[in-house]
Amino acid sequence: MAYQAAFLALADPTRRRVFEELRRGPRSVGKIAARMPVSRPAVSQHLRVLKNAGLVADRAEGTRRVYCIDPKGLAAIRIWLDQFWDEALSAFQAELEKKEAAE
Amino acid sequence: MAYQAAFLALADPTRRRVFEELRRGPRSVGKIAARMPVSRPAVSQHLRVLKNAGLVADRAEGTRRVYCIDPKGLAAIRIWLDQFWDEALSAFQAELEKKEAAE
DNA sequence: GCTTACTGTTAGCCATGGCTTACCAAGCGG
DNA sequence: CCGCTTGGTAAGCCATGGCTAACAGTAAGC
Repeated sequence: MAYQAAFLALADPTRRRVFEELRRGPRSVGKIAARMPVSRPAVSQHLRVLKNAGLVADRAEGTRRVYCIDPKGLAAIRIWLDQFWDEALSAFQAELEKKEAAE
Repeated sequence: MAYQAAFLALADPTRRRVFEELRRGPRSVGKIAARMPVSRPAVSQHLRVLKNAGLVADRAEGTRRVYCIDPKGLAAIRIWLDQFWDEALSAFQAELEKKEAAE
């Protein structure tokens, strides 16, 4: 059920960009916001959504908070995806043949 | 770049339910809408978004249109996901140790 | 202690988008 | 032909959510 929040979180382009920024390594909120076209509070809100979705984790470091990618959320999407992958591939081939046979 | 549309399409619960309905096999629009709490035009709009995202494909069958899952969109997400998977796993372990060391 | 740096939170504005209702187009059967 | 079925489309309504600006809180340095 967790993929619900993960998909919702990654749907927004800005929020996904925040997430992808963390791919280059753990960063503080300010560092991330400096590379983004939106304000720092906006980044903070995005990080909260990402955290609730299990996509990022945070760690206090003095007055700064360092965020990093949490595999938990990614795993949820991956599991959901695998449910479709194999059977979708084979079923799609069958459909292609039906479609071409109808032309 | 295609995962953009795929994530956006799968973020909506109703639309994802439409998509998951197709997991049980190809169906017509009416068949899908009958199992959903929303109207048929709504389902039609959802299918259009899913189609633009490369998540479903359609085939004309008389006056009916039969939709099925298209692996193309799923593949886009999978590729994006794999970019993060391995490195996120190892990087997260390192972060966990840092976090525990700080406590 | 006081200032400074860094971050989370709130209120409010505004654009996006999902839903319904109504309408229109296209095959099929009598 | 004509009515019935099936499905895509347009207009409009309304809720959701992303953004900014202003505020509050906490830790570090002097």
